[in-house]
Amino acid sequence: MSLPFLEGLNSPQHEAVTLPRQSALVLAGAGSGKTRVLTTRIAWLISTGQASPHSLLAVTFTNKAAREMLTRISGMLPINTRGMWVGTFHGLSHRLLRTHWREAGLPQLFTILDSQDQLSLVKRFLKDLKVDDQKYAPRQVQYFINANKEEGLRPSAVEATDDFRRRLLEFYSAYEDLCRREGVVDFAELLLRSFELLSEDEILRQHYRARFQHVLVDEFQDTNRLQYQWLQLLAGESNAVFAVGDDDQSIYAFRGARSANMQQFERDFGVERVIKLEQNYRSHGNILDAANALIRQNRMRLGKNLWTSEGAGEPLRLYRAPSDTAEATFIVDEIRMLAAEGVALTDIALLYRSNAQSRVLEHALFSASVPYRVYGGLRFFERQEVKHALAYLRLIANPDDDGALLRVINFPARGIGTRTLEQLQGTAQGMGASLWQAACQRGGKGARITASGKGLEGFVELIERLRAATEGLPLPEAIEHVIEMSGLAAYYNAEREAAERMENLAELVNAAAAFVSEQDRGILPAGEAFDAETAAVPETELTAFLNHAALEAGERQAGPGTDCVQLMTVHSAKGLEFHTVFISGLEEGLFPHENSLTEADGLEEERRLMYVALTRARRRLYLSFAQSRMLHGQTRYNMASRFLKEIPPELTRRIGGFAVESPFARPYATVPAGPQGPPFVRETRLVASGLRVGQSVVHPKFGAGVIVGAEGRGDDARVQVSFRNAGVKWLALEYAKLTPA
DNA sequence: CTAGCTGCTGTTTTT
DNA sequence: CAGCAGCTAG
Repeated sequence: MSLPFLEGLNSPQHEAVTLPRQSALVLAGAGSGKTRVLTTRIAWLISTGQASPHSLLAVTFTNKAAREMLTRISGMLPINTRGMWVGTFHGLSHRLLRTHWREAGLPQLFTILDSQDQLSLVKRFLKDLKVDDQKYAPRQVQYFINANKEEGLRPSAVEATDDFRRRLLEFYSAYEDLCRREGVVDFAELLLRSFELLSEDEILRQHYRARFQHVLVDEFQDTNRLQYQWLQLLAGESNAVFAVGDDDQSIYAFRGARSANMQQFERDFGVERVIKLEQNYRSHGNILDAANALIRQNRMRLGKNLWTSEGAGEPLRLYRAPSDTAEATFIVDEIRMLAAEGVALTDIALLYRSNAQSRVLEHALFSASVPYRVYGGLRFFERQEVKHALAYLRLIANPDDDGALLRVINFPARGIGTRTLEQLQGTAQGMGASLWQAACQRGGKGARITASGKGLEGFVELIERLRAATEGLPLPEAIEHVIEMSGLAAYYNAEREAAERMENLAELVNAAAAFVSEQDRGILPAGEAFDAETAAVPETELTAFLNHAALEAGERQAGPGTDCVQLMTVHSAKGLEFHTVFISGLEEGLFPHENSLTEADGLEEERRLMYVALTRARRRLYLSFAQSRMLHGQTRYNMASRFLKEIPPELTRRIGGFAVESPFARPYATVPAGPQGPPFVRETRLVASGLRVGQSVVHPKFGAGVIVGAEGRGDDARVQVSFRNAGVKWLALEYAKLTPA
């Protein structure tokens, strides 16, 4: 049998693809054909008869990656991919829970909470409990809950080491109660709940283990503890897990990813040989050399060196700008030049560390009429008006969803204020019921005679009318009705900036139409028919759509048709490649981000992030930084990022004229970074009062440190000091008693 | 009850 | 410079 898709694989790729059924680890560098190996292996397993689509499960982290995988497989094999389980950890977990909601102890029509919804739920009950939000910030409580869930820990399993944590645990428990009462499930819960389902239900576990003979995992370095355990549970002793990953591209440790899972996987799953893919098919030599040199500074690595058979290519271009706006102008000028040379705008990416940085760049692009597209930031399903519309839909699907109710009970305004709401909440508490049930009672009794359409009564009536009017309608039409009848349309039409909001609402209808038709064609993994043997009642179309909205926040909204420059954070650039890449804002404090310096392993993660950024470029790479930058409404003066010095100067070319005291003058090796990294401090800048960046100082309380940054002048002057034992702090020069050491 | 204002705070990355 | 919570005037 000839297998055309095996042609052109290099030898480690070929080995990985055709490995006999066993657990295997593939260490795949950036641009080394990772996805190709994964999908080709699936094609190989199927076409050689070693596996049926039915016995395959492939898991990724993003919906995009899952889709990409399905597309490629269909391109190689003329099979129906429907029998395969391909999706994200969350998507697959969701599917398990949807099928086995009863066994998992969930209501049949449970809905999914995205992180925004989760946060507002947390805020809500913290307020009810009258918690001091100075001491317990909602975001921290949310983080605490998620972090524990991602370790696989329920409240009872978490140790309360002190009063503070004891309190947090109470919140965690209270939060769980609330979720149960409202029939909602957050992201982490999807995983944890499905994990518990499989671990507690022997029969189900055996069933799925018998089914999924082959489990394939993409981006293995991004798995957290719970996901690892989930895989272990699903695979059991006898099934083969084929894991692909790159420890150097682990950039999600901040949310629990453990690249150490790769080493643990080797041991736990009896991996005989680790296959390394080191040949890079993406970038020219100089770019790879730079990336290799940079990542070599990390100590915690499995070890890997990328190479290419292509030439060295152009040197990397370094640019120092006096200000963030100047940096943006420079970038735009270069883009126009590139465009004139025939580089497609779509093939140019502007990368930055944090979303806030896109503003300046957008402004410059806009002024120069260069079309661009920003990824990330506010996603489609997270927009206010869309959330409102979805909240009405959620209420139709599940009236006990208090979060949804609170969101729209008085939006558009219908005379229900804090007072009414308080009473309502009181009633609900008394009844031990949802707000909706309480509202039905109060509104239903018609206690007050109000103009129809107003007050609680009006709201209850409205929702009931909505439910009646949309019943049996095709989803897109139902949504149109909701937008009209709820008053959202009237409200936004009256607003000044209505146009965009109305467009988004119209787009929501389109999204529903697209969802329905894709589901009919079986494209969406979520919409697949359930296992015959479990014969679950399928969720309604509406619930399916709502969960789709939560699970897939609407990654892309603009039509991909137009030729435009791509703006995104480095995180969201992972997995992509471009002819030309600009990495901007390469400044100490920004990239590496100052918050990372106080975290364990923080600097190494930042460096991996930089590594990811560098390896996105195929042909041309620009690295730039600005000496001053507006941040949070203040001008800050930053030094060049230490990462710039970790790139060998012979690979680079400075453009735009540098001063003699160039921060690029010296390779990293001469200034070793300590554990907290003080930082490379070549460039000296007078701050004030004789102190300068780079100077060693002593503080009466914090001890010895080095000045790593400065901002403001005169009385406002502040310096950032990295203390040997006290971390990095900003100090006002006026007050801090700093003495030169 | 609503709307509009003020003052405060929190700012990394996101499935 | 946001976005949000809380307050005040209508």
